[in-house]
Amino acid sequence: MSETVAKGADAKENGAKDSGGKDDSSPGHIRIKNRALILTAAEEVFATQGYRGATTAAIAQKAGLPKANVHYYFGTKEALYHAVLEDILGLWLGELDRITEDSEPATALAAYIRAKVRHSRERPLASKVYANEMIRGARHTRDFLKNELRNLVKEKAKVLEAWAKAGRIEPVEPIHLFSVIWAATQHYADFEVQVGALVGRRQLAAKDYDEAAETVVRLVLRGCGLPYQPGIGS
Amino acid sequence: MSETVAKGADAKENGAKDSGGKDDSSPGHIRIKNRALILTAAEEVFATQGYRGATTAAIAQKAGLPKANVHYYFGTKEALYHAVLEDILGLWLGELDRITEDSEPATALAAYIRAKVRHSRERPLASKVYANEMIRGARHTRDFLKNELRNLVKEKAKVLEAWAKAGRIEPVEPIHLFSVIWAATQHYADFEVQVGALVGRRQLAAKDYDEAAETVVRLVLRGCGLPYQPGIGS
DNA sequence: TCAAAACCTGACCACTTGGTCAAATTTAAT
DNA sequence: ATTAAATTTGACCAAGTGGTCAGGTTTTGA
Repeated sequence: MSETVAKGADAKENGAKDSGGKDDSSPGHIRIKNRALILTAAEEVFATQGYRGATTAAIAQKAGLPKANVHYYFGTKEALYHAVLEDILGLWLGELDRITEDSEPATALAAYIRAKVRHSRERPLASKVYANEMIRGARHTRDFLKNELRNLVKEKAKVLEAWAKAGRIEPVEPIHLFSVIWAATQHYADFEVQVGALVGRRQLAAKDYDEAAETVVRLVLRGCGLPYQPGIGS
Repeated sequence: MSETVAKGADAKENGAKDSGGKDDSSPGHIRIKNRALILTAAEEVFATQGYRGATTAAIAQKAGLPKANVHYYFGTKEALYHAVLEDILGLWLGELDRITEDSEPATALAAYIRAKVRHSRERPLASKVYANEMIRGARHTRDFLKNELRNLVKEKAKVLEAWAKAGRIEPVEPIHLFSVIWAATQHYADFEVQVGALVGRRQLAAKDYDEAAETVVRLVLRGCGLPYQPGIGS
């Protein structure tokens, strides 16, 4: 935000997730590698310690770099947090593509739910950072919620209404349907320890996620007046 | 935990919620009043700032007391956090009483869900503190999860199985059914701002909570193979 | 009335935290 | 080879942070 931030922390974008594999010589490869290292470490520390509990020192240590290096690339802790969130918001919107007017309601909804559960299993830290951000009032995410997310939901609401008008599902309140789906699926990331305690395992097993997905798919399909059969949409 | 904690912070229990109304003269009324003040303030600060982000100074200010006073009554920040959680865990277990073998499945489940939604509306801060605690790994709540909560769920699982055996509902995975119910209902407290952004209101209205409850009740009842009609269990 | 117990609180402290910076080292491009 | 740009990092700092404590005031019970 101020001009004191990161001497050269712009341009070139980072791409973040994949480390490509090849170029260890192209210009900017150091920046890309280190930013990715820091972002990964930051996601974990923010997820498990909360925003305020995450220290730049802890992030630096987890990334295997000196603290000053973290500030070199991201300037402030807040900017780093922002970058982590940015990464996560991308994931958020992706999977909704399956819900289109001409797809089969039951399989589209089931596939979406399964994708969300898989996501909870594979990237629980991302889900936790996001949950934390919401709980604390979405101070860094207001715009995303009011624009991107809201518009996307409005769009998908139209799909649900079209389905309903065509008699392909019973009418449902779209916002609440999505809320329930998100809540239920993300629960298996955010409340992992609670579910773990209930099933009597420290870590959830593949079986648990499968059963979770089945249960959610069943409730949602039936809730929309659709027939449910195990495994649909997988 | 250590012996340095709160010089006289034991005995007499606090009762917390109600301020009775009458006795401004009975012994210990100061302790009761101030502990309640601090607990309320602490719940809000822990909910909105997270554990680490909550400062004893902020809690003291919100309670209208000097910081040293907070330490006088609760010793350490951790002990205070513990006390706040204790208060909240009580709420957690209460409402499940409705689920008994000889109650009517549809109305019992519906009433439970409605109670949870009401709870999300009336005490969102409690829900947020709890969610935060889960996300961060339930370090202060492990025992509760593995004992009280797990046993209660096991008990209620038997009820669901009995219902199923008697043909009163379709068989369901109890842990996942409860997980979905909890996730969906608490979502309206924890992710309040997200739902708010989607419905286009800063604060959720009565209508929103009602629709939310209807939606969840509908999905859950149908998911259990039960007929749903608006307003059931309210 | 009076002493013991409970309560109050400003001042203080050791430690942590995010952030800075200047001096080095490495990389990139000519 | 040379030099400008990018990167690295130990040392440092000001602003908090949780927690303590001594010396006070108020409540309580006999």
